[in-house]
Amino acid sequence: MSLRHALLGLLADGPASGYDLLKVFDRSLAFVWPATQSQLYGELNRLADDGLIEVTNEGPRGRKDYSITDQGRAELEHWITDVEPDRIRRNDAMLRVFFLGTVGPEHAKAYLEREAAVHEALEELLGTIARDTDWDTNDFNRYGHLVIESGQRYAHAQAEWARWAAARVDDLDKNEAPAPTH
Amino acid sequence: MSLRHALLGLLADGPASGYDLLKVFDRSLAFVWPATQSQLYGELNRLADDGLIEVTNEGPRGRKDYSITDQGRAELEHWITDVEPDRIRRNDAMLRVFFLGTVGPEHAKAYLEREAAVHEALEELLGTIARDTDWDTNDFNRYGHLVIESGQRYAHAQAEWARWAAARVDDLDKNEAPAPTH
DNA sequence: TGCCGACATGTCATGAGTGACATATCGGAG
DNA sequence: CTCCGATATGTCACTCATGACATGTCGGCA
Repeated sequence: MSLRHALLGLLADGPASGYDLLKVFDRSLAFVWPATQSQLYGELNRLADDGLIEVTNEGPRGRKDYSITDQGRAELEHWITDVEPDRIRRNDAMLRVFFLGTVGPEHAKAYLEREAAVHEALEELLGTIARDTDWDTNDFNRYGHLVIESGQRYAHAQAEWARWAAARVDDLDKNEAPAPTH
Repeated sequence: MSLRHALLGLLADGPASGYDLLKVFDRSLAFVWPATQSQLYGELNRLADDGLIEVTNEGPRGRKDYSITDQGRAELEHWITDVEPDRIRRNDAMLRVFFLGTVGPEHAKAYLEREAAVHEALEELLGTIARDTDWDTNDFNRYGHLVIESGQRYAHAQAEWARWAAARVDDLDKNEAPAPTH
């Protein structure tokens, strides 16, 4: 049910159409909660049916501007303060790490070094975004800046871990077949 | 399609029944790729239909021991080395951060401090697991140890970030209504 | 004035994930 | 010998997510 609240959160800043929301979404929330266009439009209709948002203006090309209702604002605040966040973190890349023993130490090292590179690139990308954006325009941006900072720290930690883990593979390998020294 | 490969990965270590796999799953892979019992049993049947695993023994209570086939092993290795991992990270807790402006600085700080506490507890839990487990029994455990280490670093980084972010809320608040000094 | 890119909303089929429910048997403690 | 907890597998209804496809309009530039 998070997409629902993501849309409420965006509309809390002011009225917008599905098309507007989709664009904002892809540049911000999609990093932590991706959604497709079809999902977004469907959810907007459901939110309107439930009275959490309403159409306050209609423009050309069937454009509908949605505004959050009092009920919607109440639901948003309830969700933020009272609902315990879902802690589930699916991580396709980390799942593979469990099975690196099946592909041999060379492939294992290569895999981990690639992970390091990917996260170093991500850290860099987020750093660029952090520098090139004016964050002090509204609350959404001010708090969005905190999210970007979290992403940078995450990327940095993952990259460091992957470098460390790649180095550990050699140790694991040696212990498996103990050195004949002595 | 990751559950599929998660099961292949577990079976690469040796034959097991769905029931066995479910228990191992909940204590290890579920941290990065949760799955329900119904999903797991369904996927095992599909894997057998596709020839990636096969029933090699039947025991009491309808127990079926599955073994990975050569085809299954090939598919597992292909997935690890050739398939680019999905980088999608849904994060319910971080999504809320974008909208903390709507609940006011007091609630925002409380939210971030709670996040810090949750991640400190997680770091501690993972530390306990790391210490109390004998990791050097097989490849699955040896690499699983690396995953745990990653989790600890993640939890630590998140906790530090949340403490820092909670402190930043005061700054955001002050900038919004600039101090009347001078 | 004719065309094209951006605007704008929607449907549909498919698959993945969730949680409750159904069902049956084995083995050991009392 | 009886009961119960653990073993063991499965179905079902429902929701969420994905990606492709469908459809139409507005506005400005050439």
